[in-house]
Amino acid sequence: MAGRPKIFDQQTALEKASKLFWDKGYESTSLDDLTTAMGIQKGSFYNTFGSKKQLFIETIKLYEKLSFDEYERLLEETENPIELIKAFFLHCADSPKSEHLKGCFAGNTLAELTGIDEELTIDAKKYLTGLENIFFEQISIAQKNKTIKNQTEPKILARYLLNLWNGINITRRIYQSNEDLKPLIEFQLSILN
Amino acid sequence: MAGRPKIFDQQTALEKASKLFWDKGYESTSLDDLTTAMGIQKGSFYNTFGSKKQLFIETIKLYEKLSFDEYERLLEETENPIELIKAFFLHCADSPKSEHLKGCFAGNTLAELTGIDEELTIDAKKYLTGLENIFFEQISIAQKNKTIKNQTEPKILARYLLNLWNGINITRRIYQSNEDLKPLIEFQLSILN
DNA sequence: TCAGCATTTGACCGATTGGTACAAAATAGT
DNA sequence: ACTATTTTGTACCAATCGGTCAAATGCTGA
Repeated sequence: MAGRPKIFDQQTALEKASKLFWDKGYESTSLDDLTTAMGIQKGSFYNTFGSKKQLFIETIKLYEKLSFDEYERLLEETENPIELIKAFFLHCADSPKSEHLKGCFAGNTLAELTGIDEELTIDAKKYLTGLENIFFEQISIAQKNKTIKNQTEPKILARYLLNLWNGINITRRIYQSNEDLKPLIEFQLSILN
Repeated sequence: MAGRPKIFDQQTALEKASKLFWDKGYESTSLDDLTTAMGIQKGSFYNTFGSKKQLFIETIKLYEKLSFDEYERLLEETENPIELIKAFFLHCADSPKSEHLKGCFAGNTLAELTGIDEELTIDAKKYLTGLENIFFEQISIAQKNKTIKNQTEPKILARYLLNLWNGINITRRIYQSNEDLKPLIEFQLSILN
């Protein structure tokens, strides 16, 4: 029963890996990159995480969990969810350059790995449809609340916001200044009014 | 004083390479993949194209040229450019699955290589800002023509369409059916009316 | 105290990566 | 026919890729 204890924190190592994959994508991140960033050796790596592929899947799931936990926390705090959604997008315009370059982990994964490795894109799709679902629910409520006037089907509006998210994470790689991004996002959000 | 003649057509080989890079991205496409698809040997490859990186840049430039030539041809044919832009986007909804999986070569490149190799993203950015410029010019004309009512600054509308393009090429990897894509695109385009 | 066991370490693996070297081959001009 | 010039095919390269393995290590329960 119970042998040598783990010398590293599994969760912390996973977070390090997640950040690296988010920054560099799947193919451009080598095992050397990973083990260095995670501060562990190859043996521990494979003993704990199985393979590069498995680890990648775990990192996307972590990204999903962290993001959605945060959304839920914020949704509970605010009494006007539509304002929260607007703030979520407008926040992009104020982000530092490093955030623009990273984009969305899930979107990046779809762009890089669709048609290359379907397994690795499954959770990326789950993340984005999950995000769409959050939009859908909040829009549905807000339409009944009359906190928004636009009575377009919430399904369409939610998908519109998903598409805004997917787009802005490419567009922000071209245009990184607040002056460029803010008017675009404000215009896109004005449709919700 | 010309020596041995080239046994392959350089342009055709470049087109083959372009398709492969578009399908698989930069990192996932190996030299073996390339030379096989192009039907040439390594010697010819390096003699003609210099390096994988140089070839990639050439393929993006080719993608840009082919696309823009096509746009210009269509723009000359039609007398209602706004309808052309709408058709351009609505065409996405009808595309076969393979098109959905490929997305936009330039967008893919930004998603994969921003922060990894800036050199390789330069022409991808040029393509997308070029596309935005086409939108800008046609919208400006259409506003004066009154073929569109919306009098929002053409700069904003053009960027909105660029963002639609960037977004739809991620979104279509999640939703591939016409029933999913068409209502979204129609809704997004209704803003131009 | 020590058997039992999971973890760590780092050497090692074959395969593949992008790229080079060079001799053979094929042309054009003299 | 010969030379200069270019392309072609292939053997070869070091480096890196993701992954394996066995011995050393450090803990727990008996």
